[in-house]
Amino acid sequence: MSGSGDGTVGKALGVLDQVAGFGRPVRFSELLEQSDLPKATLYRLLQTLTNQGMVAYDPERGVYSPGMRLVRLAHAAWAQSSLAEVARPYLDRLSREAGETVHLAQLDGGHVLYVDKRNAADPVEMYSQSGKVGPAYCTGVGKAMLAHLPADDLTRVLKQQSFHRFTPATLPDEAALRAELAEIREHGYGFDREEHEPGIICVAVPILSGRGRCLGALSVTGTTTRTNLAELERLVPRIKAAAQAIAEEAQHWRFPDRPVEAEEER
Amino acid sequence: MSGSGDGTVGKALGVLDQVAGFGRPVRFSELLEQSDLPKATLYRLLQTLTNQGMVAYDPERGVYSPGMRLVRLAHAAWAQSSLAEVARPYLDRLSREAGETVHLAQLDGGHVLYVDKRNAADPVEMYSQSGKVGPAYCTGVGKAMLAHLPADDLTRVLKQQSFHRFTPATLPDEAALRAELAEIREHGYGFDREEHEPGIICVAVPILSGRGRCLGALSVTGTTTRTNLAELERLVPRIKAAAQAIAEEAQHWRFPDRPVEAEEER
DNA sequence: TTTTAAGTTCCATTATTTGGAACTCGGTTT
DNA sequence: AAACCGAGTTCCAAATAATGGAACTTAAAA
Repeated sequence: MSGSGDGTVGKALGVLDQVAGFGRPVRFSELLEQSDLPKATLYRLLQTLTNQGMVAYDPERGVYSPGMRLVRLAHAAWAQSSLAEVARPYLDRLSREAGETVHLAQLDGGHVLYVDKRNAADPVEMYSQSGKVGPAYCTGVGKAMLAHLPADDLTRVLKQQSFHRFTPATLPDEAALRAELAEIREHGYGFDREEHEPGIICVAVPILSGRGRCLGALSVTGTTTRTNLAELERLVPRIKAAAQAIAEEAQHWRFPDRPVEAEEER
Repeated sequence: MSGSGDGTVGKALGVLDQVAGFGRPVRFSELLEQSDLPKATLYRLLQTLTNQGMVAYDPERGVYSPGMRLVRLAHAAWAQSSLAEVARPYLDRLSREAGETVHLAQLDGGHVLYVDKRNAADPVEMYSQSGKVGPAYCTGVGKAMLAHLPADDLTRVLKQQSFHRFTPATLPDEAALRAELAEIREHGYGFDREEHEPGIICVAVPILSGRGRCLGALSVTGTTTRTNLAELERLVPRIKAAAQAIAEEAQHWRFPDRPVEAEEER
């Protein structure tokens, strides 16, 4: 499990993940039976998290849920650490040009985290759309990012992949994935050939910093009924251009120098 | 400071706040001089947070920023713990009926956290944005929520208010605020009379659970050029109805029973 | 080359976390 | 009524992890 091994803080964050993972308010006892922490320990961790605002406790029902402090913190994360802010105009343009759904993703642990999205039609809801996670080993953006990870990071991350076979096309194991990654590295882009969802294909390009570090990935997604791989491939130069522009700008978007906070408040 | 006193976890989360608070990628030394933690301690906490994905470290520039794991967690928080999911249709309707900006907020620590928002047809630039925090003592939603807090919680929260005077109308101190809160409690709704931003007024209503616990608040906001308090007040019955409906539904929206996770992944 | 600042590691001391067990509190059964 | 039960909460001595002063390593500046 991810959150074990960094002492108390790691354990606490593990509990936080657990609470968030339930997808609904959860009882102490439910957490307890799913956890290997002893009762008292789990209890105290939850107390700490609660009065830190990282989880919310509903005394009327006796249930825990992820706390609002997370939303505040994530706002900061989204606004600055993610590429979202920088990438926004490029996503807009790319989705207009391509007429298809565009994703911006980054790695979070071993998983793909969708940071922003342009739906062909409807507009974005910040925390309902972005913030979602998906598997890395069977999505276009996931593979594009894995392909450009340093060898030792990659090995670590591959350990976390489940290789669940969503579709017949899903890559079945680490060996197959490594082969595909080599190919992606060579071409500078990769496909999702209905590996995650039947009928859904995409082409993805990594966003690489000047020194070759992988910052994220861009993809254009379509359905097999409406398009095909060859057609998506034709978009690669545009996507690459966008990726490079984003990387470039992210590089220069250092320190806006004034800490922004126009308004006093705390 | 908020995050001191819950042992190591509290300290770690304090550091996290600090990193997020900078609003830009930040150097170790910057954090160090602003913190009262010793160098080694701060260093280790950052390491822990980093390999937990709560902060991201950019080795190329040697800076820390809030991590993507927060976005993932916040997604969960927003989707379940907040009232946002339940309230969405009511916000939609309210904003359509009122033709003005509508806010949904909850308390986060001593501050107002804007959880969702509907812009007026003709949006006015203002401070709020979902995910953002604002002061509690001088906003409509803030005061509505404070008014319905248990006495001891209120006392604790009032300690955290800065009473910075944003405008001439800002309530200057705890006494004035307490008086106003009593009034809000009596009427069941309250105003923001340009107390936070000049020209911006609003009427706000608390969202109260069956047992009277305050879950959040709703507000309708306008500008002095376009509307006035009396006109906003006329909306109170509708807002109250929405608030009550939301509270009701939040109550019944227990356990969707199937943990949702349609897709295997972890 | 020397100096200085930033970041990183070490390790004995110290303080915190740990977790088994005992306790409390509603509610249910005998 | 008394006994029982399960969920949640508290206790405290033992075990463990956090602490922080100081020394070390780079990398850049003088």
